[in-house]
Amino acid sequence: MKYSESLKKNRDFLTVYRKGASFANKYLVMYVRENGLNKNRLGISVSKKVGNSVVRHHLCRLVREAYRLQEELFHRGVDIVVVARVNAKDCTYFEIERAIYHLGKLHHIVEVEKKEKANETHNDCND
RNA sequence: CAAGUAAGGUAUGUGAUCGCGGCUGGCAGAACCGAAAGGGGCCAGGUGAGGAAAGUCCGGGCUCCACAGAGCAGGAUGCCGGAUAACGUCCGGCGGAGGCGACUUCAGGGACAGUGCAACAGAAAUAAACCGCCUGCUUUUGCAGGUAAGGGUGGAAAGGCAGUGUAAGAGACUACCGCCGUUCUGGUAACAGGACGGGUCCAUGUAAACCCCAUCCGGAGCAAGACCGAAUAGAAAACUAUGUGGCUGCUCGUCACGUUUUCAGGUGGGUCGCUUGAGGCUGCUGGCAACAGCAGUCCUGGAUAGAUGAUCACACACGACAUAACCCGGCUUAUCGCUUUGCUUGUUGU
RNA sequence: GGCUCCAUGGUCAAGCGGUCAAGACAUCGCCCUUUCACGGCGGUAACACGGGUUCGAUUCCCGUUGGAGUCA
Repeated sequence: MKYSESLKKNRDFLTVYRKGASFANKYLVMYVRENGLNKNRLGISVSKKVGNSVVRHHLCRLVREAYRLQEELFHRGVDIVVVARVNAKDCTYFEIERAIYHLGKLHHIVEVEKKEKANETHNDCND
């Protein structure tokens, strides 16, 4: 990932939980806090209640992949923590991707025009 | 062909694009982060989870601590022989139980070394006479004695069954079976078979109750441990301003604060431990087998918030259970299916 | 990743292998009260699951499942 690295320390997670803003939908919860750096830091948390190691690891990968492919759309300089909820354990990649985009829109950290433009260019790329 | 039984094998595949962790080679040896150690760039190649990686139930390697030797305590194991680094594992036997059979299954030492427990029911539970049967006395009926064949209770009531015998009975006596002892034969042994003797003589079960006997076990665990080392607590030495603050309003005095170096210490962090090993595969030899020996050949994850994913296409059986965290040998548990071989029983055909 | 421990009504909990598994709070009915509360009487309700040892298991043994604690 070009503009991002992962959030590692428990202290950082706690800071984001305590001082950041949160939005949630059916599958995910997203905490966001500005970090003052020139890059984003992404933390993913999946509770043991969601499933066994295979399920949890798979969800973690789906979230990371969804973020990676939409990385260009996000604003720089925020800490993001994504928490997976129990409902998310049977999700496909596209459901996760849509959920992340939706939450990013709620936080106003996603460039909406760019996304639509990207879709248009994707449609027009045959030219 | 059907039903069964035992032992194994395998664990979606192929292609394209994007992405991740090690490794090797090449190019840079710059920028950047960091006090340092160290990390870090680009390109190419190759590589990257399981049969249970799980549970952590056993055993071992490895590391540190302790240790003259021995014992106690505590724990584990428990038919016999073998395998193994070791084991509670495995293999082959023996005995009991189950199955027509192939085969399965068993914590399978000791109950006269001692102690404990055995509710309820039952006359009686480790100790014997309630009913019954028989004899005598009395003869309304009960009393005294004999008796464990029958009744009922219970998980368990003086070995079973048949006969002799008797007042009624009783291993009191006899045959067969069981049990105990001695002995012979076979077997390394558990044990099996036979012969002779004991009438079974103080009673049952429980040792996954305490216990006895035999064998084994020092403790902790890679967050072990080793090294490098900001910070911060500390020790010593040197230096400087004669500075700041307190005693005190001023002077003197005195106390605290400063900088550098060295030492000690070892936190955040980093490096090692870390993967070539009781290793896999093939063949030969020994062994019924577990396994062992020899020869050839192969190198196959090493992360540190933690790498195998996503999308598209095709195929079919439509994909279960499940993700290494120091490493091995087992056990247990979860699991969609597919498949191989041996054997048993039944039916049909030749 | 290693180690240690626990599981009994809705909740908190006692329980030598043996008769109907104590209690307390909760709630269901009745009584008391003008009514509510307090109080009194009675009821419902449980041994996490699967095997084994034993005549008999909540208890003993083994294995699962779930839940805690601890080591940086």
